[in-house]
Amino acid sequence: MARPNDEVGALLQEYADLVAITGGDAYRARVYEKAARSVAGYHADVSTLDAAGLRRIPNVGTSIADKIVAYFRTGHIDVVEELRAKIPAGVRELTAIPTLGPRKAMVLYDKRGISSVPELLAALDAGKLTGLKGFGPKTEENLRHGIELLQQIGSRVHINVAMEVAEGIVAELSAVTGCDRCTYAGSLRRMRETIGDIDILAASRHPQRLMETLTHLDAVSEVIAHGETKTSVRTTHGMQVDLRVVRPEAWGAALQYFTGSKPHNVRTREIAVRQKLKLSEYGLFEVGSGKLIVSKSEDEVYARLGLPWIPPPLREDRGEIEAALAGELPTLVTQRDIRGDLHTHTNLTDGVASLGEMVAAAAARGYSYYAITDHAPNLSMQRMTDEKMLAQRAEVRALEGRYGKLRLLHGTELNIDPDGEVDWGPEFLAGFDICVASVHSHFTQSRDEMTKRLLRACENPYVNIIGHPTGRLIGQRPPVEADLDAVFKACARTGTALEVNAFPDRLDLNDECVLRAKRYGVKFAIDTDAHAVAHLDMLRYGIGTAQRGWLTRDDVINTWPLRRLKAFLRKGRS
DNA sequence: GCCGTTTTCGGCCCGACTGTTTTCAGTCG
Repeated sequence: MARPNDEVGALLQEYADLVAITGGDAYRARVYEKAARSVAGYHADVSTLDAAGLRRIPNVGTSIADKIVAYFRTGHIDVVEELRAKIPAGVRELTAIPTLGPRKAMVLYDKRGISSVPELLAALDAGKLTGLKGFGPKTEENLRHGIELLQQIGSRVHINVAMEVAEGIVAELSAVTGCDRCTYAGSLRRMRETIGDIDILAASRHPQRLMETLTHLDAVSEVIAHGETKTSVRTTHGMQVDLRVVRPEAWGAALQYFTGSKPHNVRTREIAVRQKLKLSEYGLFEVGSGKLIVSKSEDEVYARLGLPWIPPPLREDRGEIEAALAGELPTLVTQRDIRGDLHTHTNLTDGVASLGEMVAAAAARGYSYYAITDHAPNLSMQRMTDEKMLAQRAEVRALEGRYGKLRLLHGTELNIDPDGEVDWGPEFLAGFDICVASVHSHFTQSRDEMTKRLLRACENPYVNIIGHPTGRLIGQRPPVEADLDAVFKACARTGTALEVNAFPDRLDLNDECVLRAKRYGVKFAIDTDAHAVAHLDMLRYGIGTAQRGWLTRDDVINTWPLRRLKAFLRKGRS
């Protein structure tokens, strides 16, 4: 079952879509959309709030608050049911097709009775769309193509996949003569966990050269749009890449605009409007005279709006504008703050590099400390034994001091069994410097069982970090069902850190849970869970997720000096 | 339907590109 906030958020979003499809007031649709996001991102459980409490959520007024109250009382919202009865679910699904929005979806349903993707495909094949207003030959072709893409690709890719493509393109474009600056923007710059398309921004007085270079790259399979300042292509991986070229003096305004998010930009533009200014990708202008005020750097643009520069991972309209206005933006944790990795493997279990190779790589990264945490015996396929573990500890101790200031911690990644027990008893556990504990099986326990299981692990005085706490694999396995708020509370109380696992297909906890857990006073460990030397570089994605969760250096135990870290790892034991 | 440095009504972000139009609507970001 989804968290009540997500449930209500999804319902409000559905209502917004249905209002848009039925040609309802566009502003009303927009308000429901905003409310959907506010509710989903709100820290408190909305099912526990009364109407007055609900109205304190931004963009929720009397009408929406009453609807939410009714939803929890009756299990449904009347107006949503009414529109659902009028518009089949398939019509809303049609709008997932690129170039097909709510208006056209409604025309298809109204005039041709089409209410699903297969029906649309059949209608196209049968030529049933000819003569329909707004549906010329080119539109038909676009629809076919859109359906194909939708079926082929699904939608988004893991952030590391997009990052590699983007960094490659940025490097190619940066080398073009006349290219002043070039960088990626959009959701990639905001470090979202998955990426739909890649936004590249460049500054140049010769945009055509850059456009031409992009369209002729080997990795480009199709040119979607090709204009004066904007070109969109699709790569051979199926990713869409949008390139915008602006004049160098507009760099700051353009970067701010193309970084988004859209809701964040709506907020900054509203602030501009209130000051009789107009903000666009070309700059910040005076409304009356049209005079350009600033545009060179993001810093300038935010400053003129009365705001400090806001780090991209915060730009989601999740309270960053309010925090910025109040001078309360967090100083986000950065990769430079990280003093060591606390969850890594070697070829003693399922890693591919030796202890010596991993430790040398850690030293090369300039870490102050580094934990080796191979799997414990209950993950039986890894064939761990007490003897092997103790032998590894001796090897670790022997390496100590070999790499200058690098201190080594000998640890393990325990399995949290279905009852919440772990591999060893207190005597053996006491010999480790650090213990990560993770769920590796029985992912589909009931919510109650899973909650108890995780709580019991937190209560174990030797468990320091809950590894990849929800067990999700992005696009493959859903997060476990558990009362996460109860887990967060227990972590804060017992001095158990939650992991922000940096592996791009995990990113677990995710940004929203990190933000929620932080409110309980939980501490975090940003770890790579590296199984190979190259995996140590995945840290950047964990950092991005932590930043999106508003974490500061103080929230993250592996930014702390070793002394402070060791005190935390004792977990109140004498 | 929400909200208030425009405060209980009247606003609500802005621009590029496409396709089907013959002056603009729809979609997207």
